[in-house]
Amino acid sequence: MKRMQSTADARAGHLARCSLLTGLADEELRALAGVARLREYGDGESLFVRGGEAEGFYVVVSGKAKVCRFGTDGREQVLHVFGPGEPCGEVPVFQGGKYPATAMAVGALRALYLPRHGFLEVGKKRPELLLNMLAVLSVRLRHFVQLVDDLALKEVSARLAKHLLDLSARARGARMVELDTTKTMLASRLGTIAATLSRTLAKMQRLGAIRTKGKRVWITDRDGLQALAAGMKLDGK
Amino acid sequence: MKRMQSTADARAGHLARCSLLTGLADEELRALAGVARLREYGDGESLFVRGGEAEGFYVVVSGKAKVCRFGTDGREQVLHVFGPGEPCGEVPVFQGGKYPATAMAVGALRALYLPRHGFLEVGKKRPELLLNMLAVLSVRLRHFVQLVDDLALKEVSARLAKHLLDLSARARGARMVELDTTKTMLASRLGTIAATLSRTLAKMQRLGAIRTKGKRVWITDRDGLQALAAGMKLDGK
DNA sequence: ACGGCGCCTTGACTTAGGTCAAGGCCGCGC
DNA sequence: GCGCGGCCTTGACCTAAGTCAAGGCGCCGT
Repeated sequence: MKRMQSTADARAGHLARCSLLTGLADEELRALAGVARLREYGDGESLFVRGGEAEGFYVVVSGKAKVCRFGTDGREQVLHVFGPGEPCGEVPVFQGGKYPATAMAVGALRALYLPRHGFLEVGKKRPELLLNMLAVLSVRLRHFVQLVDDLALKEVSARLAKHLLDLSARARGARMVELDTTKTMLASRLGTIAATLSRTLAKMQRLGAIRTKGKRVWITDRDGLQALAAGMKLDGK
Repeated sequence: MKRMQSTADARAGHLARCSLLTGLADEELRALAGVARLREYGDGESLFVRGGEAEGFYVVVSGKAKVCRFGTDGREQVLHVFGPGEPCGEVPVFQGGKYPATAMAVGALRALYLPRHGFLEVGKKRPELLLNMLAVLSVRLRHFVQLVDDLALKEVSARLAKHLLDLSARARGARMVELDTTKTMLASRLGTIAATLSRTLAKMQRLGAIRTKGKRVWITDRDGLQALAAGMKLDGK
């Protein structure tokens, strides 16, 4: 990790682009920017590790960060992937204690580090900031409810189908989507491993629901995918 | 569900016992109590259902509430069990929209319903309240990280062992613990089903780690349980 | 005391999905 | 161009855990 030179103005600019901080006056933004620190990470470097003492949280400026846990056998479960503008590692800010999971850079990453104290100071003066943060945590909770639901009650094919539809929706319904990460990592996001993911993609292709070429996936039967996402088995119920 | 007669004073009393609201002045407590409504539920009745529009959240007064999701096949995954003093269903308050899961009474239950608007009013005046809520959500998030970790990376025996140790720890390290729910429900809390839970308990007993009789479990080999919780297999690695 | 109903236990069977290992593909540096 | 390393794919195999179904055990009410 590299501590970067950066002006307070540049930092305030980054913060202004972050939905967490909408509604703040320039003055407060400047105050936060004053205590924030810009940091740079290379691929695979960790921002923080599970169990580490937390004195603040991060806001991604550019690149991507994944947050994950590891099993005793080394298997990995990705909990989140955060992009620019998203905060990360905020849990211990409000509850004290340690980071519950590990965060790592996926490719090159720049992030602002916000010390807890500075944030809470501003928060006490401006409840809007706290409400924004509550909204962020609420989204996070929804996300986890979904994840738990998927892991406990759905099979891999359903999770994958949903993920593909999701990617497509985010690309305004495009018929072709591009996997945004390596397949190995996508697998651990979906709570499985690369081999299984590969087989599932192959089966979907045999079924005629998709066509794949490298990281590209063409959705050839949207309804079929939707049925899979809803729980239909790959061999037709 | 029954709408109960209750005095504002009684409601304020219930609220005062709730850690979410510590640090509030009498005046604000009274304000919240003024808009709160006491409700009663019988076993299995739902406080809210997944997808329902949310206009507020609940605080358990007495009894227990479980929050869960259901798979297409009817299988159930319990996300939380809340007891007296704990808030429940707060996610949509800060982010709008619908309840992400369903909440049901486990046995007889009394709960206070707090309309979102009243809560936010007080929150804007008293940021402490929002900070308390942030702490609550943070605990919730930690809990989910743990749950996801367990479901994705641990086996049933590890989850069960951990749960037993947890019960024991909560009873100040007691050697004998009493399962606080039906085994069927414990199973779905642990992300499995009654049959598997039963078999796993039997195996642990054969191993000599525990002894069971009905809802009671004696921990006869704490280290063994700890090893299981840490990932050791039931047949000794 | 007895019948009935929930819940729990157990057995036999099935299956999703993980493990291991052997290639194949592709991009990159030399 | 060639070789090397990462990733992906595929096959053969194994195992944890779910399904289905048949009792057993308690507990509760009449």
